[in-house]
Amino acid sequence: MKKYLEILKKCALFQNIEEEKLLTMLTCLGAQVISFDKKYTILTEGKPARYIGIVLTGSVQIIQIDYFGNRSILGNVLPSEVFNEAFACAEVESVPVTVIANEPSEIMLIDSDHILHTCSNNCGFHQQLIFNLMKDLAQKTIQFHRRIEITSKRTTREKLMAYLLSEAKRHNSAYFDIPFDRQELADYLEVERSGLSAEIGKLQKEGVLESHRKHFKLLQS
Amino acid sequence: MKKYLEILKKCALFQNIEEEKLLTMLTCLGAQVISFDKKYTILTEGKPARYIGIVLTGSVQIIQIDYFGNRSILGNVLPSEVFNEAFACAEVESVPVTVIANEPSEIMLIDSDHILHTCSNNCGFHQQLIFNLMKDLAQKTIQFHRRIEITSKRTTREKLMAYLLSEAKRHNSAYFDIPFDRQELADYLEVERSGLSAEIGKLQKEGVLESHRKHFKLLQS
DNA sequence: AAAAGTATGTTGAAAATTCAACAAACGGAG
DNA sequence: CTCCGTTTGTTGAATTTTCAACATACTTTT
Repeated sequence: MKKYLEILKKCALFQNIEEEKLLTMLTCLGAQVISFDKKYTILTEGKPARYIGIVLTGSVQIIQIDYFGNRSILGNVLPSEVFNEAFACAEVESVPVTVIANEPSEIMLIDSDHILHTCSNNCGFHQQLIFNLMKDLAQKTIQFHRRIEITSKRTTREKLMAYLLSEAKRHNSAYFDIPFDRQELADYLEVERSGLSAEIGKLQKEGVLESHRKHFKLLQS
Repeated sequence: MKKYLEILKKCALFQNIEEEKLLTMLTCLGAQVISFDKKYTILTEGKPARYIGIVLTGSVQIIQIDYFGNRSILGNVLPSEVFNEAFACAEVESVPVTVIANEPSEIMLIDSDHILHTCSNNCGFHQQLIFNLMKDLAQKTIQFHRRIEITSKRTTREKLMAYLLSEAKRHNSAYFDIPFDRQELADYLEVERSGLSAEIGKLQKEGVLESHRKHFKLLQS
């Protein structure tokens, strides 16, 4: 567990918890670490939502596949970030999403029971953990608002530009890589891949941006 | 305050808090009740996110208006339900949404500072309040997932049917009222009003549903 | 009860997206 | 380096949405 300490210290769930206590706490919580190969499924839609996940290395993708097989990508989770916490905390019967490893990844899983129901009065850090979980969930809600701001646009071009501008702002640079290939970006923006490619082509011709695969550069005009 | 007790007991924030303590607690939290006329603005986009709101009577709508003036409706909040908790808990500089009264409404506002920073160790109910807030935020995240499941559909018809089916499921009846007029439903589903009206007309002709204004009935086929 | 204002339905033309199919570019394995 | 599978770009036709404009239905006000 020790080797993940640096990552875990950055995790929103463990803010304001002393480093020495962290390892004890993880044992108390029954945290386990599992490795997944690229494209392997970490959590399957329809299964009980028992575990809170933390990405230690690699990255994972949250996807939703509807009745007709259409994929929506809800997000990308990077090291030290948390996933499935909402479903685990709400104690829903089954998760409505699938989580897959984007690349070879190490994932920490914590049984939400141990956070929500056990010894919540005994251990002082449990209170801090709950507080952190609340903060994290508030942050997640805000992320969803951002995504809705993007996907509520009506045209492919507007969605793409809203996404790229928000990424540029987030990276604090007009020059950044996105975590999606074209098909994935289309499934994130809720548009057609071919139409998306065409739109990126047009914007390049118009001198609005430069792009090569996952790399983008916004040009001021 | 007493006259709102029945509503407040149903509020997710106050679960597992004894009725007698609730009134004391509200005083301690500095809760205030304000009345708003129909269409009045309760919270304005861009302002600091200081207050957590609870609808006591009436109902409010959460809306987002983009640069070009396009409105998205993010949701409808009914008595005993909470709003703005995510922005208040995340302590963002400014809220990205506007909240307006749908009808004459009484709203309880609680300064989030009093929940997040004051006396969080002294008073035992504070811990319960934080726990409830966490549960509520988890629930909110799930609500967003549902909305994305609906708006990620590509055609007006699919969005409409996904919405109506989820409403029927929620009401446990094929027979229900929606909280939106046509324009509002269009802004919730992220489609054109005229196209939405046309689609509702078609579905009626096909015998899939019956509708008059806010009333809908799904017919099995 | 009439008038005024708002909401809903309807239409056709313009614009945009979707779909299917293929070619070109890329990246990894051997 | 070459081969092979995958990703990306491109195209044109079919479908769907958007937009503007107007008629009708419904509500509220006077």
